[in-house]
Amino acid sequence: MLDIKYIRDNTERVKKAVHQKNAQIDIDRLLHLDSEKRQLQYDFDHRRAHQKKISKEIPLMKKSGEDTTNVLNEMQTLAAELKSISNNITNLSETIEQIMIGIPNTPHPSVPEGQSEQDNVIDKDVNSIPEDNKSADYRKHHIIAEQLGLIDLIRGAKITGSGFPVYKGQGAQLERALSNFMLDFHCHNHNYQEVAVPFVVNRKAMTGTGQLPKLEDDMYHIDQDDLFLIPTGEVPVTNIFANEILPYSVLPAKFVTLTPCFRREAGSYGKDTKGLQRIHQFNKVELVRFVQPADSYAALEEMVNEAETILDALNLPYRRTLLCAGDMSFASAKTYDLEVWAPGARKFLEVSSLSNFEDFQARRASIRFRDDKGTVRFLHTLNGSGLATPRTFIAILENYQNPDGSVTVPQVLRKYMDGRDKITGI
RNA sequence: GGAGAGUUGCCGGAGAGGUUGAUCGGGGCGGUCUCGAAAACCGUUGUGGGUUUACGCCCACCCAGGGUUCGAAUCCCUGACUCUCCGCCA
Repeated sequence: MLDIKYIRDNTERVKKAVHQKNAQIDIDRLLHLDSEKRQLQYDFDHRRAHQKKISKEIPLMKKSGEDTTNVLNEMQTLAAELKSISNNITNLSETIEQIMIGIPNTPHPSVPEGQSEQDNVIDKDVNSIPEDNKSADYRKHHIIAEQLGLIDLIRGAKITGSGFPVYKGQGAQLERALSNFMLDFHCHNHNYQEVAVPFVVNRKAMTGTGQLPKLEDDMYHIDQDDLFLIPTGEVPVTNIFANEILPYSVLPAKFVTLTPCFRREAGSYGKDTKGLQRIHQFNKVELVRFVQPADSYAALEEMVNEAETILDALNLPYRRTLLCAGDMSFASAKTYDLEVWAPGARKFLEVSSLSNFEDFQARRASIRFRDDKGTVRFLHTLNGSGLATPRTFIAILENYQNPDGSVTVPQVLRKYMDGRDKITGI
């Protein structure tokens, strides 16, 4: 959510941002409703002040034996008027609120302009793809996984539907090793506190982080309770502090969590359907930070590095892109993506997306803090994957595959796999 | 699932229709005292909106949303959450 005052004072900039993020919002109408509401509020406040004053005099009048019939009649009228005004205000507020929660965040000035993925800027190439890695001999992950019996897509589909994989044996072990490795890594090396959170959240939480109202169709919904399966750990973790004013001393707060993520992927049927590339349920380690406004951009760079060190530790080739305005999520002010190289698929796969939301989520979820002067302010929130497991899993299978059909286990994962150095199947 | 109790400011806890934004205690902050500290004493201590150059003034908020009333933290209805007991399941 943006500050309505900010919208009043920076109307053109907001309109531009709305346009950049491909949203359809009538800002002029919003401003009109807002001024209408303030006028009504002003009117209400004055009449209400009068009502309170007289109401206090009434008992005194009664005590001194005065006739209060006329006053009471007048007050009755006034009460009715107040009620009507306040109803109008409530209606207007609801309309305004509805428009407000549909306005996307404004991109940071350092974010490149652009409409889509094509306009993202590649700003770092790491472990650039080795020549031999480009060879056509590399097999795709689902071939490897099938041969070694690591995943079972058919049976997953039988249980639930397509896009719900079953991991088996050493595959399940590798998946769990990855999760545990990443979780431990961020806790030990980057000072995050691990949290385990609900995987089902309410509408309020979803709105707080900005998934709602825009992405309702992309989420699994439990009608009976009006609850949603989380599409990312960001939602429950960011909402941990909803409606709170945090003391200065708790910032920066840094949390890491491992959660499953549920995504309907509406509208992307037929895209990346082979294997684990695009699935409806997957595990992801998520980093979340709550920081003072002045620190948020430094924090974003730090988090990107933290996510990168996972890829470095796994010794996988990857690149970093800076998303253009049009490709960023609704709530983000600036986003970096990390993409790992998959030599079998012969393309880069997104394994992490790291964003600074500035005070956009904090406003929606009302997360504030007391600054060093004691003033209550909205804080800044950030989050990023560190990392999503399926595509990391893919990258490991494809990059670490051996001619004999086995897959070497990356050094750092071995202690999580009973010391095993090779995946050889059942 | 059944029965009951509760939700007030940073915390504890009053308050039961009329200057109550809220008694009191604790904590925090500032001060007096002290070489310093403790104790004691004095003062202060919410959030949001509107208005003002400013001091200030006005409005809203006592879990949330409705209702009754000239007037509600206080009465009524609905919902959420917490706790206790019973049942059921892990």
